[in-house]
Amino acid sequence: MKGVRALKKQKAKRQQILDAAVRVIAENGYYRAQVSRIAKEAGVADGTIYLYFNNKEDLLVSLFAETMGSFVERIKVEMHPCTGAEAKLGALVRVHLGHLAERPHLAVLTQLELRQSQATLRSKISKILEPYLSLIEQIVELGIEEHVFHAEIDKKLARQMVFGTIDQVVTSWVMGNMETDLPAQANRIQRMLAGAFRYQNTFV
Amino acid sequence: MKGVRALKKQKAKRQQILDAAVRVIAENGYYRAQVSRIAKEAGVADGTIYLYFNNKEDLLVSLFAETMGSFVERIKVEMHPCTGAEAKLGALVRVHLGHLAERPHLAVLTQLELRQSQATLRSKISKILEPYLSLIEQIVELGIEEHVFHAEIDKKLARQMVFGTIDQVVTSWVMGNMETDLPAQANRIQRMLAGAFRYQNTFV
Amino acid sequence: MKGVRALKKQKAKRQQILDAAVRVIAENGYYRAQVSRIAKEAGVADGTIYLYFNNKEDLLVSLFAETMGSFVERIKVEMHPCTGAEAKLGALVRVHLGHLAERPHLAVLTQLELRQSQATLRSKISKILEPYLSLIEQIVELGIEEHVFHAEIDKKLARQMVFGTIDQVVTSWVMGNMETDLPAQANRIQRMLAGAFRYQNTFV
Amino acid sequence: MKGVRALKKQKAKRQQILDAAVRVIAENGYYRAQVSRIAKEAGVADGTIYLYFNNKEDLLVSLFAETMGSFVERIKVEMHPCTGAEAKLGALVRVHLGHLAERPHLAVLTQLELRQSQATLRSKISKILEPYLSLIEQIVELGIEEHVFHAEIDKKLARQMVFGTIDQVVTSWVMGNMETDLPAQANRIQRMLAGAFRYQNTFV
DNA sequence: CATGAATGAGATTTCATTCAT
DNA sequence: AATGAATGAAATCTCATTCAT
Repeated sequence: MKGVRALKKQKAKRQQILDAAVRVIAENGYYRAQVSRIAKEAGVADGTIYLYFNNKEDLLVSLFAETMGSFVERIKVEMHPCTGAEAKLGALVRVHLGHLAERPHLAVLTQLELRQSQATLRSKISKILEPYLSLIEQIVELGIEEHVFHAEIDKKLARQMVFGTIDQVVTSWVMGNMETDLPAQANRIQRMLAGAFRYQNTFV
Repeated sequence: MKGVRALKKQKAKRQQILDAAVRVIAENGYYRAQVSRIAKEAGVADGTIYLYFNNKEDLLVSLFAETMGSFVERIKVEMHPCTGAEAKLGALVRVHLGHLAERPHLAVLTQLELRQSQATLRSKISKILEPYLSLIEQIVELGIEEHVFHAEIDKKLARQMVFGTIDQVVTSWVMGNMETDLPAQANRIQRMLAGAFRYQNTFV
Repeated sequence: MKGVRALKKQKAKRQQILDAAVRVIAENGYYRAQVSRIAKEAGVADGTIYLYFNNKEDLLVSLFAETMGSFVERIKVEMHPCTGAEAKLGALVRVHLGHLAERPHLAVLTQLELRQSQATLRSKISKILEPYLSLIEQIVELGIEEHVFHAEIDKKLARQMVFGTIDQVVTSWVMGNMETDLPAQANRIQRMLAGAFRYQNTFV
Repeated sequence: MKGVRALKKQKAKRQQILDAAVRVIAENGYYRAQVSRIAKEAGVADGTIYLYFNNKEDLLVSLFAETMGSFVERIKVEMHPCTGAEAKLGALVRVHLGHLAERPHLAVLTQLELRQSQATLRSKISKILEPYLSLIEQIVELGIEEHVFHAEIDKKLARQMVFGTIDQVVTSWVMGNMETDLPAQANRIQRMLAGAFRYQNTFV
């Protein structure tokens, strides 16, 4: 029978592989990241990877699924005590930037490798991203209920603006070799986004 | 001596290859796009591609450089008659969406394949994108001069918000198989963006 | 000290593995039959197989050796009460077809997998087949002594004809997915074979 | 445009690969024959093989199809001038043995590798073998028409006996390292087979 | 200029076998 | 004696690039 320690060990090995994969894929891109390189980096044999993942694509998808899972979880936790749509939006921006600033490899992954033109991969990735995007939508809805955001805001468009802006800021940061202070931008971004959703005032 | 017709012919062949490359890469992604497939689609021999481009990477980079060139040119032309930063911003959004809506393959390319984690490619692509991004920055500067946008707006951030938002809207459209009316969104986006840059009012 | 029960158990496990191997190899062929699959089918761990057999090849060879052993034994028993070469030949054909008809997996093994071009395997398999072939030769010799078969029959050739014919009939049956009634052919085959060995009469 | 010489060259390369494949597969068996080894033996690069064949299985099947084609052709030619079923049967046996005696590698292939338990391969091989088997059947039918063979002979069984016997004789020869004179057996085999099909006389 | 057959390094994946538990 | 996770060598197949024609 499998003991508790054995189970822990197994879990650890799976995590080792995922960690190594983040690093290697971030450095080389998905296609250029060799499975054998990931194995070496993880300190396991090539074949061991296939005990935990069906194939290379499955490794990438699992990677996203698990990292996004804890990412969304963390945002939810930090958003919870904030009251009001604007404060919640601020928390989301802050955590998003902070989380990736602490994990540069993950940032490369989400900003660059998440974009896959291969149809099968793309649809799987979309599904993983969904919980995060719906989080944004909930904030917008709350803002509308609170009469802080304009009622006729297109929710889907708002979601795209929030995600697109943060995304682009992070991408710039990644491409600029991560030399600036990313979380420091959070406040300004939040204010600009909130401004966008209140834009109608300016037409009065 | 090389006649005019011969020169035209040569140019035509180069363009044929680029056009074929856009299609094939859009359908399969850069790594999965085979040079031989591009050659076939262009109606030339595999080896011919290497008479016009150094290698596959050079083909991709040239593709971006030339398509972005005419893209930026078109935006400049359409922006010129517009007066005021907001109008110019509106023109930029409109042309950006319109241009890609007419060229779905190009959209896939810029939205998905542009994102390369391979360092050498990434820096080359960044350089190509620069003229477009500086166009946005000029609009923001103009807006500030005109006292339409807040003076303390972070120009780089503003640029990232504009690009990021449009980019995300287009990506969603591409990933949703281009079924919605992309240019129809232009107005709403422009208003949201303008709102963001006037955000300070709301703090009064 | 090892008890009787323990010994039985051990024997049982070895037999379990052999039985599983017959099934798995018959379904996939020797090379495509995975050791881990055989282990699973036998209800033992992969490593356990190596406690009973040196390696995969040894497993295959042991399989043949043991199944052929009981096969030859059964033929001898059924042939014993028959008097005369023709009757004995009839018994051999009947038992051969009957035995395999009852054991389709074994039939696949002997008809298809027995044929190995790998030299080391081939010679081992030849040796295992020998007792069966010599059984045929004894019948032919008896027939000649009894003046039922022609004295100048080439014994080796006769042996090849008997074995080759039965073999081909079984192979056809296996390849045709075992849909016909195999033992029903026994009589006709026996008569044709007997006819072949009496062929000289027809030249009179 | 492809010239005659170029075409010839191409054909030659394909044949080189097939010839090398016969040798390598005969020595190692299909599964143990590495594509890279076949390539080296043929004096081409590994990838070149895939310009002429879809995959390893296709190479094996093509091999059988083309060699069996010329084999059947040769038998037909040599059988044609012979009159009477017995003479034709003699020609078939003679050519079959002669052809393989001259091509030991091919003999290994047809006798050993032809037997594949992999279902997809097996059915393809069956189809290739069909013309040869129907040749035998035609002879048996002719013999019955000529009243040389018994009318109630089972044609399918007769076919299996002819093929099985020759097959087993060749297999023995191959396994005995081809040290005996194979074609020398032709006459005796033919007489035994003819005897088998006339077996009814002996019951009068 | 143009061709496209040929190249061969390199990638993913499989699986017989081992060995610490 | 038994386990089964881990190993890593080896195999097939792909495809960017070259070069003789």
